[in-house]
Amino acid sequence: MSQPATKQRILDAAEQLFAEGGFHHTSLRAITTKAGVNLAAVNYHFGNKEALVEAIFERRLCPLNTARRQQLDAVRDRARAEGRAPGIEEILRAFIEPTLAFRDAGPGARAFISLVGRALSEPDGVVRGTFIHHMQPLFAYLLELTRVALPQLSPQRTFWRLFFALSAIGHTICLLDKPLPWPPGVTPLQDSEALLAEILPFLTAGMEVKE
Amino acid sequence: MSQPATKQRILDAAEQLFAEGGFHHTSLRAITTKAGVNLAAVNYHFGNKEALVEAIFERRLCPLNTARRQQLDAVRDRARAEGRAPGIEEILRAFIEPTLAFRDAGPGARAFISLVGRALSEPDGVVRGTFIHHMQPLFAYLLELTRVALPQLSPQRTFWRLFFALSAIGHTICLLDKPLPWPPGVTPLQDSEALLAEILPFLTAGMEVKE
DNA sequence: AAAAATGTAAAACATTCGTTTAAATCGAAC
DNA sequence: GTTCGATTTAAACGAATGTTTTACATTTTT
Repeated sequence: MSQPATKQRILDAAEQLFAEGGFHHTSLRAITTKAGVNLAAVNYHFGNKEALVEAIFERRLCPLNTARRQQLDAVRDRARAEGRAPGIEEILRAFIEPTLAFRDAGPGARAFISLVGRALSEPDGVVRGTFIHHMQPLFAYLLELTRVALPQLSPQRTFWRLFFALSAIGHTICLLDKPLPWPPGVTPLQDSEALLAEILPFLTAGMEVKE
Repeated sequence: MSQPATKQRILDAAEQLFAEGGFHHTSLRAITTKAGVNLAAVNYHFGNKEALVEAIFERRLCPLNTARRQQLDAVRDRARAEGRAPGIEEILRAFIEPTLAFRDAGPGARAFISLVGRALSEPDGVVRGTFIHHMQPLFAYLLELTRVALPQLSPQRTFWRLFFALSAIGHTICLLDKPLPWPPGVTPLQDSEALLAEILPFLTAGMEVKE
């Protein structure tokens, strides 16, 4: 058990427990017990509980947003090479696809998605602030591309439509794993392809509608 | 100070504090202090903290969902009287308008909206279960009307589009009052009319799109 | 008016929390 | 083999939590 093993084990355990039980409701004792490390290890390696939360977000959100940004770069470059404006559907897809791939990567990532779902509505200032800090530049990039894709819309309208779209995406992805009272005949969307096929036309139509 | 004053003062104080600080992070001492009642009053009148949460949801959510149901009834009856299927836009409007009117009713209702925004993603089983229990019948009614309005869609597809739409509505309304890093030139949607005018065309187009 | 029920008050209950301390253990460099 | 820094361990700390208890006040009933 070398040095990084402890930190990583704490991050893994905390990620899962935070996803299941929330931030305040999950104690350091539960985390360190699940991780198989000493109680004081969190304070030693991270300083305090809040810093642990930040570390969890940094570990997952930075790679995910890097992947999203690369996809958006690819969309922009492809449109530029073909001398056309990017399409709103490929823009949205560039945001969603890395998210679903990330979700399919493993149970840890899947637990992190639950965390993200709570981050924006979380009353805790640290959680909320950390999340916004990581998402804001990416959202700005997304908005910039969307304005090029839909130049006929006013900036205000473009912003709010993108806001609606991201709300639907975020809320849906976060609730995918939660048990819900599905009506008879309705099944959870199994794979990422099925979800993409359902939500992309819905959002694209909403973004493009003439009014 | 008669009998019901204490219960109501507790509900008001708890509602506001829960909205600001979450369920677990808000202590009974903070609630009773703000309400100007004794600490033991919560346990005496409600039994325990969880029952207080349920009481808060019942007080607000039942009247709100009654109003929503009445609006949906009106849409159904109007369409029936005119010998046509209800339109998806008026169905969505029948759900959103009472929500916005409720939100405009006062600061207590506005605080409650923040609570609702957290209810679905809340890890706490009591909060989540209480919310789902109140919303499920209304959602079933909404889904039934939507299937009449959009008969060309498969039940599965209708469900998921309605899910997307309600996700966008819920997430948007819950974040209306929260401070966000608005891009330059973008202003928060001031009144309910402006929000309705923005989101209804977006959702209607998404619900109706041919594929 | 007496008695019973209902609501309020202050205090203490046992637990749990995040954090700190101080000693013990480990690993590598010299 | 010793030394020194890094890490782990066990124990304790003070503070805060939900809940209960006991006594007191108030209202309602008989």
